[in-house]
Amino acid sequence: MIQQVPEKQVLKASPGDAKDRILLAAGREFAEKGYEAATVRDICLAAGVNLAAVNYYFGDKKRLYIESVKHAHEERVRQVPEPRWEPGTPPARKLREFLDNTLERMLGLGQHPWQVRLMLREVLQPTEACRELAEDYFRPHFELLVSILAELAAGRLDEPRLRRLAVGVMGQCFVYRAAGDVVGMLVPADELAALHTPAALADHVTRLTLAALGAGPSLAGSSSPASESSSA
Amino acid sequence: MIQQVPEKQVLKASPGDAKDRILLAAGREFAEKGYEAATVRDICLAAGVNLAAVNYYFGDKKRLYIESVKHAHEERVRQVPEPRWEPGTPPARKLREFLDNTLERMLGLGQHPWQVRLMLREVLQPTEACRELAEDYFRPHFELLVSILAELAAGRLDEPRLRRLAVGVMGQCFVYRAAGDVVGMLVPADELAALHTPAALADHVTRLTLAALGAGPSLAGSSSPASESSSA
DNA sequence: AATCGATTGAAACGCCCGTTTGAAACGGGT
DNA sequence: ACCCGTTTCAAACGGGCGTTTCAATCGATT
Repeated sequence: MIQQVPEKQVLKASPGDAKDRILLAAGREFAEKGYEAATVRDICLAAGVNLAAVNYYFGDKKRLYIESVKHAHEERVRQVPEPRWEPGTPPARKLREFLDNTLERMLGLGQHPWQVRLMLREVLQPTEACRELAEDYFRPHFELLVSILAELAAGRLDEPRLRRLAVGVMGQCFVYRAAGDVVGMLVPADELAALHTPAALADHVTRLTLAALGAGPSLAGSSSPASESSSA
Repeated sequence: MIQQVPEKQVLKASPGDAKDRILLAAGREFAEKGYEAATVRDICLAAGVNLAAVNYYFGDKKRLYIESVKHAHEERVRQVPEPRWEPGTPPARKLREFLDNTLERMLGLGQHPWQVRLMLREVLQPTEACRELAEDYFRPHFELLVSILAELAAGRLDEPRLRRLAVGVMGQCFVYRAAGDVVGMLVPADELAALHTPAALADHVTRLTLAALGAGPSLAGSSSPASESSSA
């Protein structure tokens, strides 16, 4: 019953065949409608395969869901790799580029939005084995942010407080992905387009964080800056 | 078929009767499992009423869902009223108390957590008429925060930038409610209990915001404070 | 051409869902 | 005692779901 892969026949099928088409269609359906509301029939219809194919390749709906989440995650990592810096890069610049990268992942328009939406569902209520996956995905990203903040704080903040700060920084990005619809109701449309783009937000959160750490000028810049000295 | 309420019989039933028990049970089930996964049968079982009662009182499942969301919203407003201040209260104190109030609403343990979870589902993907409800609920809260920040910025930040700052502040609170499970994986348990409580978070976000606006000392406090003066 | 495993296809099986039904039980008004 | 609108009840209906079945088809190997 379960698919067995003899070594000889690997090169038979073209790369984008049935199994991949199912994973793609399933990711879209699950992301859009959620696990319960998405139906195996619709997925197979969208993938152009027979109804029995999902059972043949994945066993059942639950395993298809898990595989589609993993698939989306892997694709996204490949699309937007984590930034790397050579030693000696100023931490303020690292922070800026980290936030650019993060917000581009979360809000980037050029990419498939359903992948992020699918992962968002897992963040909101983790399910089973996807829990470990979500951790493998977010943990390195989070630790990287903590290390950047540690550089900026230069020993004046302990690890627990650095982590709390990091959660807040991620929260300021996360809210646009998770509660974007509500934000769109509270903020005029023209403001959204001008000040709440990935690039503008990365700049804003960077300056806010630097200011809060005493490593940059105050946000309220024009008339009365609180500190003239900059430690960066 | 639809229930008609003759004026004479209002005082017949005790206040916590069938209809209210259904709303309570439905709120819990919908919050926990989501609209699709929750079943009318389970709701009626939990409410201790017959299966047909939900059709009798609400018509169908969808209308029951909408009513239960409204019910949860109204209860929550009654439980945690918005803070009021007399004229002349320092804005820094207003911000602190606003965040205390907000975080208590979102994370407060003494209260029914399922109500917030139910509203969270609406924030993540608004449905139908509940959209207007979510707006009526969040808009005043958000505008209040903006006005406090405007006081703190003292004219040095324009309205669009104040709104962007306000979204970030709400995001720092929101992330704990929406992605609490993931935060719990990234932060050690003892730290969570010590530094990520509603009170500790309100203090942290307040100081961060004041520091970013140049209206308070830097977060990295001990060795080299960026500014000694405090405007509060 | 025959064979055999891998894959696809159409149809059906149970199951549980939301909803409906029609009668029974209740309870005050006359 | 009777009536009548309101509420409860057990039982069932139709439908869509995930899943299974088994025969048909394909393609490489012998």
